[in-house]
Amino acid sequence: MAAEKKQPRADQGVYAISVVSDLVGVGEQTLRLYERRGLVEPERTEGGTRRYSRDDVDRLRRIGELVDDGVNLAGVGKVLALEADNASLQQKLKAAQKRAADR
DNA sequence: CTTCTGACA
DNA sequence: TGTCAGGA
Repeated sequence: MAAEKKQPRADQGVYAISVVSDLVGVGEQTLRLYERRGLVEPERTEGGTRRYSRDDVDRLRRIGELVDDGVNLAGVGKVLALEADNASLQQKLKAAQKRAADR
């Protein structure tokens, strides 16, 4: 019959920790450490299983790139914070540009 | 699958 | 410091 999936129900782009570990090529325990460090915040299902969304997986892959570049977890967390702040600034900038263009 | 502790590079 | 490993 159809391939039975893991704990995650029929949702869109939701992966179990084992799948994410294979995707990012890192141990499962490491992914849990990343979450503990605040690098990623996956959702939890009723059973307590981590539900990594596609966005989370993409973020983990980016973390792997930074680590590969020689950035430690502390640095990665800082980069993530900077990127979040940068996104906020870009949003404001876009709104300001649109306002100026409209005027 | 989850969390914890231990050990190694 | 970060990752892997085994046990509960």
